[in-house]
Amino acid sequence: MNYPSNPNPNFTDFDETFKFDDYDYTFQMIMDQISLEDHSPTLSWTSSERLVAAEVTSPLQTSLASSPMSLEIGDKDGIKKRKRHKEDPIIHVFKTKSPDHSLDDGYKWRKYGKKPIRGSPHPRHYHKCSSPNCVVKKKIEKDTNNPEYVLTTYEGIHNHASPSVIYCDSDDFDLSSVNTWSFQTHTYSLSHSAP
DNA sequence: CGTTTTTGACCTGCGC
DNA sequence: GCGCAGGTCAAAAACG
Repeated sequence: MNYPSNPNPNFTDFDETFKFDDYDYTFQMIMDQISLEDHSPTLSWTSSERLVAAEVTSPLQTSLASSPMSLEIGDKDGIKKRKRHKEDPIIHVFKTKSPDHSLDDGYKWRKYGKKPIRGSPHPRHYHKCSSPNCVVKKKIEKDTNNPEYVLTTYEGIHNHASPSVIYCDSDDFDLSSVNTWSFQTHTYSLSHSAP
């Protein structure tokens, strides 16, 4: 997989499929969706789940993320689309090349479990946000196809600011408005491909 | 000594 | 109903 060295990479840099949680993530498909539909970053994949696409850059060579505006349900030939429901968990996936195998996201996490995953030599680690009344969870596991990379799955939205956030250009994660946010030494950016 | 991690047990959903 | 896999709980241990 070729990761963009450009500090503000574009989706066009991706043409890659990888497997995670039994879902195929196809970045070329993201491209298709974005160019065909009013710039809203949507991602479809080959199972009855949903996810989104966005992108991340950081000094740690973080290179991928996701976040939903609308959902693609079903297989490639029978895709149904619906708006994201309020109660749907928001899921972000980051693929990170990091020396300590964790994505430093500025939040404080408490580990609550570890499980071996079928078909993967690497266990999955479960974490909850340490902030009181915040129910955000994250899962961390190594990419089976590329063990030097780590896949971090976030579920939910924090009900509080990151202890380390120093800048964010919007209060929510509406991808039509959020483009970058920063904390500590990291800058994260979501980029949309041009129509 | 308070907080976090570890780890086996338990729970739940799904396919057969 | 049963077994499996993934997710969570919670007591004990480790850590700072």
